[in-house]
Amino acid sequence: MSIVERRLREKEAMRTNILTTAWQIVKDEGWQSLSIRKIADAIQYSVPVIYDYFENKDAILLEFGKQGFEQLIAKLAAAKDSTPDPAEQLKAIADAYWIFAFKNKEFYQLMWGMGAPTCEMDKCMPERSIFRDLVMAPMIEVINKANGEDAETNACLKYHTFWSILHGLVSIKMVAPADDTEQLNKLVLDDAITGFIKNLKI
Amino acid sequence: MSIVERRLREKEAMRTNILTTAWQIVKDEGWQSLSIRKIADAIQYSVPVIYDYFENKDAILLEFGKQGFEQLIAKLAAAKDSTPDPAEQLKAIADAYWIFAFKNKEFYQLMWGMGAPTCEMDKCMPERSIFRDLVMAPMIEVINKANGEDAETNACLKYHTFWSILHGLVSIKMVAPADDTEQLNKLVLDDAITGFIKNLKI
DNA sequence: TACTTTTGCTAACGCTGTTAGGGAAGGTAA
DNA sequence: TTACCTTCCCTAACAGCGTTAGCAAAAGTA
Repeated sequence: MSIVERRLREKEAMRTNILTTAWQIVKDEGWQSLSIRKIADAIQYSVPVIYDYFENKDAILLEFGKQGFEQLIAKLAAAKDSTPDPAEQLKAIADAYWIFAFKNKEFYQLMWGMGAPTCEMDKCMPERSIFRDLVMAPMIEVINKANGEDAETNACLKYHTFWSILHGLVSIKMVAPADDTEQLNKLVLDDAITGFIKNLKI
Repeated sequence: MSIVERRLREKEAMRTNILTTAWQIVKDEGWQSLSIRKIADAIQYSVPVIYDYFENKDAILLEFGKQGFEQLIAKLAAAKDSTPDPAEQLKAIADAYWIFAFKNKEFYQLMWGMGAPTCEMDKCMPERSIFRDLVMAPMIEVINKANGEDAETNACLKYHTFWSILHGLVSIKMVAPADDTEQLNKLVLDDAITGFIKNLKI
């Protein structure tokens, strides 16, 4: 049955060909100008061929979204594992998030609906609990170390604040990037997060 | 010359007719499905007529953007004026921002590029200094009251944090609205902002 | 009444996502 | 080798989008 194997291999190759070609277009020209026809043109096939491998354009975007979330979560998890101290873990996660966002602008914009593409990213978002587990545990620990009581309710509030500081800072820098130096922006993140962590301990 | 007056009046009437019709479409179906043809259809004129009143579709979006920013700034300024205490001013501004965002989802999404529309909102954003002045002054006061020194550099950092908390919380709730009650979300904002203000005073 | 401006239309161009239908090629069985 | 069937991949179209050229009718002016 080596002939069906070859076929499967070719199908898989075409799929990744479509994806890498699409990715190249996005990196060169942005999400806005990614079109089925452009992909077809670049891979030197006619348009309907794309639809043999993806149900529609959204399916392609969702595929990228999935990849983006996977990579982000991997980075965050690695950052968390880089230190045993819970406060340092939170700082490390924040830094990793920041770095990911600007090293992978295209991913970030797609994942949070900031670029052009109109597509319900919910469909490729990982379980909310994954993000929760990453941040919630060290946060509870920090709070508990400070006042020795059960801190879950408080941590639930702080959890949202943590992500909003991160996402908010990134968003603002992405929308209006020009006015400050790279240096200053990193300072803002550091200040905000260390301020946040300090506040947890009170 | 009452005849040219009537003409000016009619031109103005048509312009607002286009805008209110477009706004209705947006409220009913979202930014995604606002199209020149749909507007033309609704006002019962042919498509090119729209272009006698607006240079292109972006010009219509920019008009809405301008309106949105004006309304937002008015709300924030009113909130600031509602109390003389600088710490309370910050809290009031944050609350007003929050309320505006969810009472005017369409505006907010357009202004910060969260909906579909692809259009450079920079072109209708007010001077950055307007936002700065609203928040920076009370912030410096709060910091100064606490430690009596010059606080401008510090306030510059905190300024970004303030907006990122706000924008971040709003964004996250808009992307993933369903999982918590209205009540809890307001709690998160309160906690984050009071935590932030408390941190200023240290 | 004759001329000019304004108004608003039809029809098109080039782009988008998506799909129907057919021809050619590849693989299978007699 | 011939007959058949599946798979592949194309052309051509549909319906929608923003935008514009060009023309006919209406409105205003002399």
